[in-house]
Amino acid sequence: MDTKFNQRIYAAVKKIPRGKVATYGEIAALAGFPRYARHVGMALAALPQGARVPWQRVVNAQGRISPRIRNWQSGSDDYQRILLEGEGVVFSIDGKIDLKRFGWLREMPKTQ
DNA sequence: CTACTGACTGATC
DNA sequence: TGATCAGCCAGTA
Repeated sequence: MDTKFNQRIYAAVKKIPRGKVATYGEIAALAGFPRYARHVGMALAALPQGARVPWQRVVNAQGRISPRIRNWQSGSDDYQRILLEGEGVVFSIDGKIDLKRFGWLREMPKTQ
């Protein structure tokens, strides 16, 4: 089942246009699994390095790179940021992404 | 079956 | 802005 789930997740992630980002919750909902945000992260964590999936375009609801607790590869979070910057995504001084500008589905933090 | 954990999220303080 | 807490769900011990 995880295979089916993962396939759905990956398919949704692949739909994210270049230079845009989406949140875990959005990907989950888009794949048809509301409230599975955590599992989206798990699915991406299980993703092989050579996968053709723009996993770097998936960030948390705060517009930040999700901090991995177990960072077996130190600097992986920085790598994700580099990739996004390479696509044109701009990070604020706080290291946050302006979802109003780069959010795929135009996620609004709150006030518009 | 209970307890703990994790690339999450939203509300509170 | 940042730290905590409480839901959330599946996998694992």
